[in-house]
Amino acid sequence: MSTSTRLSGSARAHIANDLRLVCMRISRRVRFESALDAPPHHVSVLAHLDRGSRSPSELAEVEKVSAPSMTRTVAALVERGLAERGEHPTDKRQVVVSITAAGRALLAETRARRDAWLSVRMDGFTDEELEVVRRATEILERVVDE
Amino acid sequence: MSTSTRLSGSARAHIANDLRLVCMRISRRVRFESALDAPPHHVSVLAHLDRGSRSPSELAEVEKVSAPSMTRTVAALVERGLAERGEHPTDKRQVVVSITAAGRALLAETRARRDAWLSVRMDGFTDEELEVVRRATEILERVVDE
DNA sequence: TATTGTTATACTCTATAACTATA
DNA sequence: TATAGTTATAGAGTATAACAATA
Repeated sequence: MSTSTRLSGSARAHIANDLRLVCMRISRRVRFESALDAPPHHVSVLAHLDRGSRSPSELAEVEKVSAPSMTRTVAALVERGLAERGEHPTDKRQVVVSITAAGRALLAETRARRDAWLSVRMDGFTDEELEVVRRATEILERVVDE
Repeated sequence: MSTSTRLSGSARAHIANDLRLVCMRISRRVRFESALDAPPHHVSVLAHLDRGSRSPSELAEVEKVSAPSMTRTVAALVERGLAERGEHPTDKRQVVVSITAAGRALLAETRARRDAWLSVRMDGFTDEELEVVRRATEILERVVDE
């Protein structure tokens, strides 16, 4: 990687293809191995709420589901005590959804289980391999954050 | 990365966590952005059939769904002309499910769309970034192939 | 009697459309 | 009139249990 010429389009496409496949395979395996009593989309919403309170609309937008679906999901989370609903300070139409301590606990447990599978497999990595993976992760985070 | 001491367990766990998250997010985005008129599990079954004919039981086993669910999925694929049902040569209880030309075409189209999304986003990568991602992909392939 | 596959039934998640309340 | 959220209703996917046909 010391030249200034860019890799060809087909070489880049090939790397993209391999990357996509390996990401999908890892994702599938992780979901498989770590099934908990909370469905995936509940955990996903809790993860968003863990970074700060959100309105149902915002959650629906970021999760790419309809508003009624998010209403249902939020209701289920509140029912289980994993989240709570509050009033918006100025706009009475809006609802502010926040994560509870129980929600954070479930999130931690879920993450621990999901991490377990991958961590065990990454335990044999050398520091160099870990560094490559860490840097790749940073790069890919930029891609999905776009 | 020039010392000989291994990174701490928590540092490794943190990298594993970030990696898992970004893989799941990429996987999700790819599926979302490349949504075709065939649901994900249909495409997945077609991908298996593309490697050879299978019985409904075998498909249910490999897809980790119940037999009735696979009956339904196969029925939908046959209905759309993407797969066809045949007789087993010796065992009349069994059904042999095969992919059709239309099924292969849909599979090719789906794969092309999935690649397209990620390829476009990786188009702005420098060669160095691409190399990091390529090496990380190799490492991760070893992980899922275990 | 065991196995392969289907049908019956119910539950969950999702979406669109219609409705309520606030702005 | 527009926006935030809910409720009503319907569609798709899944599972367990019961059944039919074949081995």
